[in-house]
Amino acid sequence: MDSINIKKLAEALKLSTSTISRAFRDNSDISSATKELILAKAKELNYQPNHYASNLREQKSKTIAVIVPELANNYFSQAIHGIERIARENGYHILIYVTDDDFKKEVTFIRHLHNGRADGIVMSVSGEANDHNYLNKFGNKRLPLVFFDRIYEDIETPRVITNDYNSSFLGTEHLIDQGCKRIAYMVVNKSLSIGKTRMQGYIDALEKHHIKFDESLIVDCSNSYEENSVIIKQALTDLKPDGVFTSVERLAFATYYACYDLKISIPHDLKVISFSSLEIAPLLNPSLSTITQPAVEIGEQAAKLLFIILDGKADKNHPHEVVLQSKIIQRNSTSNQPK
Amino acid sequence: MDSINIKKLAEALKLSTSTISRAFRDNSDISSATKELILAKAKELNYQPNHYASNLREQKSKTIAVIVPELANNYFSQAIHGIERIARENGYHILIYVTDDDFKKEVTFIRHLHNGRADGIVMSVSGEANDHNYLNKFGNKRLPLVFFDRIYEDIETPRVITNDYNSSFLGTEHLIDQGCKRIAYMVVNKSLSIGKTRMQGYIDALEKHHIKFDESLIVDCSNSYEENSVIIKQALTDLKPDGVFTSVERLAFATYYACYDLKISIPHDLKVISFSSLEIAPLLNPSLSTITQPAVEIGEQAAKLLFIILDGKADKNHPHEVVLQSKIIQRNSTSNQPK
DNA sequence: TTGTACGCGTTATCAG
DNA sequence: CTGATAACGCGTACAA
Repeated sequence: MDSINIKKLAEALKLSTSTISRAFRDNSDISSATKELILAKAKELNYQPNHYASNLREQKSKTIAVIVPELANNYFSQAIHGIERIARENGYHILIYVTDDDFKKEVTFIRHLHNGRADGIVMSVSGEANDHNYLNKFGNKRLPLVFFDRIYEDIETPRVITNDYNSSFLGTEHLIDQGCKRIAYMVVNKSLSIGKTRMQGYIDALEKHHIKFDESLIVDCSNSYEENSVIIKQALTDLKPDGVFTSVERLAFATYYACYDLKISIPHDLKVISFSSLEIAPLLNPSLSTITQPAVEIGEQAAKLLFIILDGKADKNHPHEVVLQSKIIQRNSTSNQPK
Repeated sequence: MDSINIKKLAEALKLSTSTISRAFRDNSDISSATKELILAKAKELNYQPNHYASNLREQKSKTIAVIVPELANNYFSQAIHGIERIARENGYHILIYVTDDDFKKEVTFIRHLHNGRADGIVMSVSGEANDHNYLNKFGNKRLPLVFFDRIYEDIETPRVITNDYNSSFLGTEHLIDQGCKRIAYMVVNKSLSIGKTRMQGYIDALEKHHIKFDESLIVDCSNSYEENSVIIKQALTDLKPDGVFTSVERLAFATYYACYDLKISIPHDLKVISFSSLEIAPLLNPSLSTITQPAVEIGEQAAKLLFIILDGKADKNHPHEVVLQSKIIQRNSTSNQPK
């Protein structure tokens, strides 16, 4: 038998297991001499307190779960990075779950996580169109949960969002300022809370500038690359917009591809602006005007909010909302200067 | 007391805990009637076997750890996605650790993981220049480990890599075919195994075409965006290359930015090709020629390799190497047609 | 088919 | 300051 545990270490040192245990915990009384002795021997024998035993004992896992709709999106990668950093600073580890925008997976993940595997959850949701009530079924056993970016408005839990309404209002206004009259709005799922908020900013900006809102200019896209390609080409051909506002970066890319194919010139024939955290937006052809969310910071804030709950400094049902500011960055895709 | 456990569920059903336990395991004998009864009640009371208790008992965590140098890189995001998918199919969860290319963090993560928290590790390494022997210090207690992409050649463990030598040979040859005579090679860390392999392909391609290898054309970059900007501008100005081969996409972006600033026209004055898994490479200005690795598949293969070990179908020290093929995709950044 | 009892590796409590 | 002991929640021999 080659595995090491507290008992064997105790035997090796002629000490009790309690003493060993104490050497690894900061709070307990122990002479610094024996402590060093123990830690030295532990290192030699490659001993570490077993995580599962400790956590069974302490009823906590020092782990937080992160659930995101997708990974192939700069925004979520950056957000996860932020979460990871804060988690590590707090001695926590992170489990990653990708729903691929599948609500059923989300429910499965969340349910599963309630077996003690994680102490809390940071999530960007995938199923606004569905019944979120599953989150309330856990009663007061529900794990601490923090939403970021994509949230369920009807679930009371802390959240980190950006000023989406205002951003899309300003983004739309920017297109109008650049001379656009027919602005299409591309969205993946109208019913997503984030889709709705962003859309409202678009609608209100149109109204302010006395442009009649035309529902047909709302283009509802899917999650499939191929489908979107078809949908967008169709929309550009049929609707003949002179401006496009896309609610996620993926749709801006699809619009670019469509324009290449259809020989539509950006920004001459069509101006494009998008929500996007893409760091290389300036390198696109043409460079893409963006509304950029502070993705890393959003992740950090979400993690911090979760730790406030985990540290018992706030009730987990107490709604707490952090609103961060996005930046609108004008680039060539919305320029009205001849190039 | 509101928490549910096996004992309370047993009481509620007037059954023993072992019977409950059996209902949740496929192998044990139990009448399907009682099993259904138990599962129904469990659902009602929101009971799930505690993960930590189970795993303490069974001495395994059903968790694999994924260690990557960075997250803000399409390649790693995609690879993680692949790993996640395979893990989920096998009923495993994944823990994510980001080293930020810091070798010390890598060592800390690996050490820590040997406390039972994970059953295996999938890693792309961060410290080729350092002493990797720490991986051998665990003796036969070392966790099953699979490298992907960035590996330590001196550590015997399964690995998934791409045909880097050949790819960079072909990439370099492509630049030569397009008329380049002075090809700079940009690398983040010369000593990284992956950097060395890729560099050798570059060198051999030059030789084949009777171009003298000039060491000063090897540009050693850093991980800092600002530093790279300076280094690359300097290199472009001093060395006046007519072609650039970058070993990671980040450096291609930096080169693009530098060229914008220096008014160097790509591809007219300078042709650029890069290793990159960026899906929107065609959208860049100009579209970027790439050597694209099958990132998702690499992740999947790495995970599969790990599961082969975890399932006991292979000895963990048995070296097993999977080599996947990258694709070289020519776009405008290496075009020699007048645009 | 079901129940009893022990142990997985820790840590908190209490006694010394 | 250190040691003995019980308990965390579960799964499996073994017994019934």
